[in-house]
Amino acid sequence: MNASRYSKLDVLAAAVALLDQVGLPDLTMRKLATSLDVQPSALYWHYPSKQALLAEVSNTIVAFAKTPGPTDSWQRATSQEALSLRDALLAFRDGAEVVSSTLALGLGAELALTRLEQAIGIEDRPLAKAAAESIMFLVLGQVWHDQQRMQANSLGVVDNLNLVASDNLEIGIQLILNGLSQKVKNV
Amino acid sequence: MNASRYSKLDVLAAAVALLDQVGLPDLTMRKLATSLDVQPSALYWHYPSKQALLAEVSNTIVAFAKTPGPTDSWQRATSQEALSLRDALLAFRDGAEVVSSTLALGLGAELALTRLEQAIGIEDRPLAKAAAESIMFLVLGQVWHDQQRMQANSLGVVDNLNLVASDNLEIGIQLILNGLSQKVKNV
DNA sequence: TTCCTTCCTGAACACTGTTCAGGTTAGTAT
DNA sequence: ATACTAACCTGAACAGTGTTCAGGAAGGAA
Repeated sequence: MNASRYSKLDVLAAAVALLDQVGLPDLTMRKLATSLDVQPSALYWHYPSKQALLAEVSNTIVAFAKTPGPTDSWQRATSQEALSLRDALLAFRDGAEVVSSTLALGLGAELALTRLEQAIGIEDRPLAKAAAESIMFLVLGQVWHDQQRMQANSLGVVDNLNLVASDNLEIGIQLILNGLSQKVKNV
Repeated sequence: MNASRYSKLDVLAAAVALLDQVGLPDLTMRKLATSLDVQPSALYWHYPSKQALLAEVSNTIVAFAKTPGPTDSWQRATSQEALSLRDALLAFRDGAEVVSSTLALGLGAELALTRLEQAIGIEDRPLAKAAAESIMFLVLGQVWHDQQRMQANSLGVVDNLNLVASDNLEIGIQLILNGLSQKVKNV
């Protein structure tokens, strides 16, 4: 489809596009190469490994989260930050799994953590960090669960009910924020 | 090492043992077959796929969590249930990742969820379910993170500090429980 | 002895990520 | 215009993966 040569960013963009088309399990180096009309080995000039590429895909997804506007309380700010992260994950096929795995490897996605941590306006910073981590895991787990369920449904594996499970995320966030507020008062 | 034939449970036990020796990325059907002195195809008489096998490994891990004794409050009971799940995950190499992936696929590990849900002694059952799910994701995420960091460290990838990050789990659990208690009072 | 269930062999299929020696293209400096 | 150099790619291979399938051997029951 293209006769010119590619840059690192071109490969990244192609990877993101292919992810949306085929999903993470079918995002192979060979298919990515084919989509660029290039030999698989060519990709290894741009990235040292598939994991390194996925780490940048993960960063792309996280960076997609829009920064919320000003709010009247840090609780609302944190909540909106978390929901904005959720929207970013949902905007990409298998987004939660991509970000989860690279976060587990310690390769990226720290942007999301720091944004959550900074939104939490309490003086006990270690506590804020622990809470940010908790919210992060909560969002990732819930969206991962949802996205996997979406794929299972689209493949014909039937799922009778509980379609509104996504509300559970907002409940969980609220619980943590309530717990935080209470802890701050009691000190 | 053995001249006799194997049952489904033998294969499962061998898989759990091999997981502890080599970790999840190196837990291949061929290595598992070799550890039983058997051809890889023999495994497919016992299990239809590797994922089906891993689902039972996941169930084994979750079932390893010891049930806590009686406590004076449902908050303590829930907290101990969560920490007992954490201990079970930590008792197996890559335990959190195994359970996470099979839970995402909806194949198993529901035992852990129901135990958490039942420990939460409030009348609003949907809220209890949402809280149980949140705690589940929290435990899985935190332990996954820890175990990946352990492996990275053992492989020589240096990690300067933050070794006491595991306390963050207990903090997160406390936040959710506090949030729950507060919500129940306000209704 | 016949029969049937249980468990396994051996070989293959269609993939996967990754490496490497060598080639082509483009831009820059002389 | 020529020489050089960096950027980018080819083609082929390596070692490994999950999975399938026709057929064979072991053990108990009729």
